Amino acid sequence: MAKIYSPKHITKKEVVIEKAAFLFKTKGYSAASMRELAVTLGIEAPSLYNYIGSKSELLQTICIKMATAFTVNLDIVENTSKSIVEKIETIIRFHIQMMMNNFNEVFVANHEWKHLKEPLLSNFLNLRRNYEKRLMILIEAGVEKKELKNINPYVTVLTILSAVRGLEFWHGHKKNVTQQVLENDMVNQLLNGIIH
Amino acid sequence: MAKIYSPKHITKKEVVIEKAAFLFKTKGYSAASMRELAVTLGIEAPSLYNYIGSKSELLQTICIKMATAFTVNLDIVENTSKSIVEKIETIIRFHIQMMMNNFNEVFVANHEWKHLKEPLLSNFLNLRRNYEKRLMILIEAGVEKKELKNINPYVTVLTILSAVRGLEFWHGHKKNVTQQVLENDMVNQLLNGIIH
DNA sequence: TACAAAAACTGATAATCGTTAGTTTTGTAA
DNA sequence: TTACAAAACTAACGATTATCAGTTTTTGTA
Repeated sequence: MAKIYSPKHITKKEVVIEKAAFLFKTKGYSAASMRELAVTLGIEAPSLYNYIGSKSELLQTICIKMATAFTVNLDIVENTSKSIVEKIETIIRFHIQMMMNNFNEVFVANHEWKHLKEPLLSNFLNLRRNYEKRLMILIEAGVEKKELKNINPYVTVLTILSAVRGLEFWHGHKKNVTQQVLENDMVNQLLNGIIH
Repeated sequence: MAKIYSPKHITKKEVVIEKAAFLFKTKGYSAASMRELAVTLGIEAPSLYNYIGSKSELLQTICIKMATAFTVNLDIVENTSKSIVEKIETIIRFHIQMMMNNFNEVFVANHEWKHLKEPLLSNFLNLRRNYEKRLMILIEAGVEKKELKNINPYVTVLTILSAVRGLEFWHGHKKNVTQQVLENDMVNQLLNGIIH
């Protein structure tokens, strides 16, 4: 009879979620079994249900948590008095840091959201769509203020988000480049291409 | 008792693979069932095994086919007398076109390869690693010939591949931009950032 | 028209899955 | 020490899965 190890300031439920994020990332949501998750926690599968409601609840928690984190950050950035370019830089850096510090959960939200059940699936997709739309509005404002070249907002947002998401691959090759170098290089490359 | 519809010049096995690629893309490999695949073909699940060996064989076929396609293209491009920049442009355009014309299979190879079984998993990952390495060598040659800025080959390859992969998202938003515009914009943005 | 091969079927099996129910153990506070 | 709640356990259920074995139907050709 093992017991879940948990630092004092972290709920045991949060420990379960963290381990679940790692497992979902590694094997994919569908291929990850509750029995396997239990093993990583040193308990039996049914014991999990002392902490959580269901497997799909785990996925929901992870996806909504990540979507909310990005949205909240955007709320904050929008309400600062920075220039458009500075705002975009801040957002890009936030994405990169989330990718570094919450890799498993970001990965799961990016790849496994399709296994969400309604109505949470629609909920999640709405959050994403709104987020992208607000980024596009930001780009458009930058173009109007002549801070940015006359670029297509949609393609620009697509490129930025794709490039940042590409850091997934970097995660396995940390040897080649340091995090700081990569972060600065990427910010520069993405911004220099669009600044007026 | 339905029968699989198949144009004359296409093997029925190929029809099965195409439908499987769509299903694997839509639901993910693990969540996609052979019974569901059979339904899209209008037959019963066990009848599938008249054409294929196993579910995992389907995934193997798709992944190796895509990896081979990209490798073969690189073989050809490397043996032309084009400039480095032209070679890179050709490769980028090939990626974009594959993304457009073989979306389901490219998507599956990009997202579901982790469900490959050994030794095919190692096989596939080796193909990918070698491909990326050869791209990096191309970039390095471009830097040496002063065709390209003094850029980090690893970061550059990462950015290019990530940006192209981002076309996944575009697939759902075709209305906003035409394919030609997107292809040209993306090629320009990716190349202008690195050309000397 | 007869026959062989191709392609479908029905039925079944063993494995695995998420989850429930009920029970026992552990930890804590009085 | 006692009592209660939290947290673990065992056993099992119903559903689903990939796939096999054996049979029937369809198809193409001689």
